[in-house]
Amino acid sequence: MKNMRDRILTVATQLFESRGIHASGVDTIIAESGVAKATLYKYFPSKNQLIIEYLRQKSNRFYAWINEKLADKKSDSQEILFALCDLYEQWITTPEFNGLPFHIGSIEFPDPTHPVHHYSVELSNELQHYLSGLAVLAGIKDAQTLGQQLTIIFEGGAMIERLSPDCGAASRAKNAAITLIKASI
Amino acid sequence: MKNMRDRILTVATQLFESRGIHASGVDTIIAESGVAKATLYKYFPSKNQLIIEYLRQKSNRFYAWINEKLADKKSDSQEILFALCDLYEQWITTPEFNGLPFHIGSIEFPDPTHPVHHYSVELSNELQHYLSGLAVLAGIKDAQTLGQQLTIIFEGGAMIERLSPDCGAASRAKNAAITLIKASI
DNA sequence: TAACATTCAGACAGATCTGTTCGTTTTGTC
DNA sequence: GACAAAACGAACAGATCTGTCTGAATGTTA
Repeated sequence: MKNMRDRILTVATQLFESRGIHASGVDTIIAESGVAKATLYKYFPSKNQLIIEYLRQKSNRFYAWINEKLADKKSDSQEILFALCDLYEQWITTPEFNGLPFHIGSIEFPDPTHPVHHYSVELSNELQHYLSGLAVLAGIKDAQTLGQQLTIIFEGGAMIERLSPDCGAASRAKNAAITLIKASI
Repeated sequence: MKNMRDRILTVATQLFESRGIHASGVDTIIAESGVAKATLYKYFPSKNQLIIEYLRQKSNRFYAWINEKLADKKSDSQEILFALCDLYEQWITTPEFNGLPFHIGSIEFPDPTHPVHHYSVELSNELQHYLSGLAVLAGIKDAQTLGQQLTIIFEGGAMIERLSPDCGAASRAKNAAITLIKASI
């Protein structure tokens, strides 16, 4: 069969998010994906690299999805921020949503010098820069502040929506974000 | 020596927060606290119970601290919410702050039926009820909504402040909370 | 069919994990 | 000083962890 790498990464993603990273052993990953251990270590030189690829793929897919959805709104002013809030709510209420991957990475590997932790922090900063960039596009005066505040709300909302699904966190986070955007115009 | 239980719990707390829960083995905990393994298992029948005690103690200390600080403001109206925001900022910028324990518990044990995950969710709900209760005291109309929104901001801010210390998340989270409180009066 | 690369199953190393058990030694109290 | 409770060190069980290696089976291409 082909696409061994993709198959391994897909299975690893499911296991990492349903059982946790430390709790998902390499033996379990190869058993679930029907792949020999040597094959896994051919495509991913270590489990750390596999984890980092998991984080990277999830991040890439998020930005691909949201950039596509926002493509036609790039020129409008504040419109883009309100569209963002709607997309955010969609994103975290999707049944496939299992929390923010870089939250898992940073908490399961708390040592700041660990490559998984380091990359997780990078991804959180990237989200913040992305949101700040949208705030700049929208003509917000203090775009850095609003960008970070949106990050705080989005990450917090994602956390709580995962802890207690369908408790209203997604919609209330969206509304909080809208309130903040309006207040900073 | 005395207070074996406290000593074990203190060491476990430090290890859980600096290395993670799964990465902190029982052998490491007893070695760092200078205690025999049988002694640990006398006071904590399992590692799960030790983890739950860690979560409980951290939570108790937080509410003890914040209730004491808010004691004299319990009768005022919105004043109590603004005082809360200040205390929140203090709490997460303290050098001893290492993220919210129930975030660690819920992410390292993603299975909802696992006792550690279950108790972590309980603690997050407890925070939400506590904040909603303060909103009720402050005479907020939709206190449930504001309570959950403050929870979202506080948890998100705590997460980001831990990921990137001194990046301004604490103060911006506080300001976002203040904006939301004023908007819901 | 011949040649080549890939993947396979499984053993192996060496370390670690939670939890139990067992004599021995320390500690606190009268 | 005697006695009981507590804590000690250390071994043990049985499972799991990451990563390496080997020879056999499979797949692809000419």
